Amino acid sequence: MSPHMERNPVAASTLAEVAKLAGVSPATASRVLNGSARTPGAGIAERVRQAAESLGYVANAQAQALAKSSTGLIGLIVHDIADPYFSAIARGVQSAARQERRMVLLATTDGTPAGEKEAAAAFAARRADAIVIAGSRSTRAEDSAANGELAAELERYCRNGGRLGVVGQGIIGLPETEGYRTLPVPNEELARGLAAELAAAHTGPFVIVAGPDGLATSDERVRGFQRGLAEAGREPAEVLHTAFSRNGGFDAGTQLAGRPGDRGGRPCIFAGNDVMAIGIVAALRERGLSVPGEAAVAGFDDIEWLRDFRPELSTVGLPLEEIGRRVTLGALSDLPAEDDAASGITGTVRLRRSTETA
Amino acid sequence: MSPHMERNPVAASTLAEVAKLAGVSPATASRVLNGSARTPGAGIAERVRQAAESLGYVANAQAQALAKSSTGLIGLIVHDIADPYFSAIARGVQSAARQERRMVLLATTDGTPAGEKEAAAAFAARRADAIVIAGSRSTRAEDSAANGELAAELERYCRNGGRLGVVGQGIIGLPETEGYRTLPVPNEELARGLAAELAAAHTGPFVIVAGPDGLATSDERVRGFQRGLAEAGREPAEVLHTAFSRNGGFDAGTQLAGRPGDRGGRPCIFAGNDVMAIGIVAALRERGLSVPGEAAVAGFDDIEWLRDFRPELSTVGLPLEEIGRRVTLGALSDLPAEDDAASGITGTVRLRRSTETA
DNA sequence: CTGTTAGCGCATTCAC
DNA sequence: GTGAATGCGCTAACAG
Repeated sequence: MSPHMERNPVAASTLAEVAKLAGVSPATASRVLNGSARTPGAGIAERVRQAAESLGYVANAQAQALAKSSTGLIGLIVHDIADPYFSAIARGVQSAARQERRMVLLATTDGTPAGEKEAAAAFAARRADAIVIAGSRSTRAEDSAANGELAAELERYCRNGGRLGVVGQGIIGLPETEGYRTLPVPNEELARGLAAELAAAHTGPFVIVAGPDGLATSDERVRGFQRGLAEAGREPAEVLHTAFSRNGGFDAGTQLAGRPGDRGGRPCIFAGNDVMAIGIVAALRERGLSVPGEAAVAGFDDIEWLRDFRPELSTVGLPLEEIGRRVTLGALSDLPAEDDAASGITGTVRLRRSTETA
Repeated sequence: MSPHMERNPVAASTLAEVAKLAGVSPATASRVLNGSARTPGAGIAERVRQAAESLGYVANAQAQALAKSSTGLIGLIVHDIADPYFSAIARGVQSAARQERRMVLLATTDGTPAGEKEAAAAFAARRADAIVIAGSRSTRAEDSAANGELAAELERYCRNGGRLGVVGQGIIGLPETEGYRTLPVPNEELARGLAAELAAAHTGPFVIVAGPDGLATSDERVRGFQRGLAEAGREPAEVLHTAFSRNGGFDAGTQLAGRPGDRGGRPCIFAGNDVMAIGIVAALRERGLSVPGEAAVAGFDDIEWLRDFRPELSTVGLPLEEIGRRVTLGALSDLPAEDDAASGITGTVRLRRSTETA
């Protein structure tokens, strides 16, 4: 320690100091202040408590963690905390963590497996009780090396007793491991259901504005939508790949607006998520095209903040906050994943104004 | 420790194990794996690194923190992480933390000082290097006790060498303390500027839809707006207090829509923040009133996700992400707050469609 | 340049 | 019921 100790001028008081002031042993002080065993002699207990109070004693969680080998930390990995999809999930995670008397450590990754691996390593180093991964997996070839490292990191983490909860798809290359569980999100099924309903009402061509090829969540939704179309006897939709964000949607919307009009009637556009759908609508509107008048647009997620957007967005509702809660509680649970399997996440197709035909 | 140790079946390998495998002392192993001094003998270093690799060694950050008395943790306190205002700030905090090679611990409080006190205590226990408080203060009488406790908690934290950064108003009852700095947000000035511009263009009566009385941020904006009105020679606006949220705005909007119309022309409504403004517009729209046709509405914050909302919202732009970055970096900084003072946060009045007069 | 020693603050065996 | 050791995993002084 430096002779100056500028960053820690007056170290917080310790259990030992409290004990001394109270005239008891550190062990006793520990028992009355934190111990689970019944509080020692009533008089003693009070003395200790008063000593702690007067010294402004704050237990050092780091030291406790070291001694107990349990940190009370939950690591959350998201692509971008400012994205409403992730912040909604984060709220659920936070809520579950609070309920289980733990704190959440936050890491953002820009969506790359390399970033996720880094975050996972940091959480492992901090000995988080559990790690929750909310972001979509990437199956891109260029990410396969990083995916491997991520899987290795997480496998080691689990082998050392760590708990892991993942939203949606499992970690690529990570085998079934003790303490590892996935919370399935029926993206494909729901997209299929959406396609079915849309196909029944729309005659025009379908277009899918998807995220980057290899982004698992996006791919699942695309696949499901195409399947729904096929089952309705429709041709496969054209797929445009762009960023899985509002701006990605905007770019795609601009591109679509610039096309020679009306080859086959009013198009029905399915966006990989709500914020992309918003971007599409904004782009079309800017080019003078109305929704749903000249194009129908549907999204996915049913982001709460978009409720007041007009036209109201047809989408698939996902209980994001609950997803966050469930994946966290599941990871922390000692039960053999029966809970998750029994009652998976369910979503709801919600047709609204943006895809109306009249 | 229980005889089973279910939660930690195979404790992660330790530095000592790595050292033994490499045939060196723990100190040497520490130096090559983490130490800042130049790496020891090239051959030795490689041996250690290989040993670490083969054992899957992951340094225990808790133990490091204990030994170094620095945790690399930054505690962030917000009202609600799913609120776009806070999630935008959180992104900035996260970005700054990453830059400074630290992790962020997240706590949400529902906006009560009691909750903030609890979160602050948890952060203090974890020996976070810095605490960042993003939520608005409450000056309500009923919160004064909790405010006092919060101030006491934070003062002790700072006295023990902790750093504290607060967005907007200072902590009530917390005296100037080493390591404590506030990032001023000119809510009042900006609201005044907004009022000035609005007063120049609107003849109708002004109404302010504010958050709960005693919510500092809301109060500042109301005060500034009223001042701007007064300076323009206008009568004070009527003030409605409601929840500082979309639903609060919706309720107020419903109430306003139900009034006997046109006493003094088209009203101009100033909402305490953007999400309230959205709620107001939604309520008015539901009642068949158009914006800006039958009422002008302005917000505050310029939330990014509302960009595509129509009518485009007049508001005051605040660089939320930068606010998060700045308050974090400031708290971590050793400089005497010159940085903050020199270049405070600046906002921008942005008049858009929702308050157009024609 | 490397090994040895001594804590960091706490929980927890064991004796008393 | 209480106190005295011991160790959690690591870093930082000190010596060699």
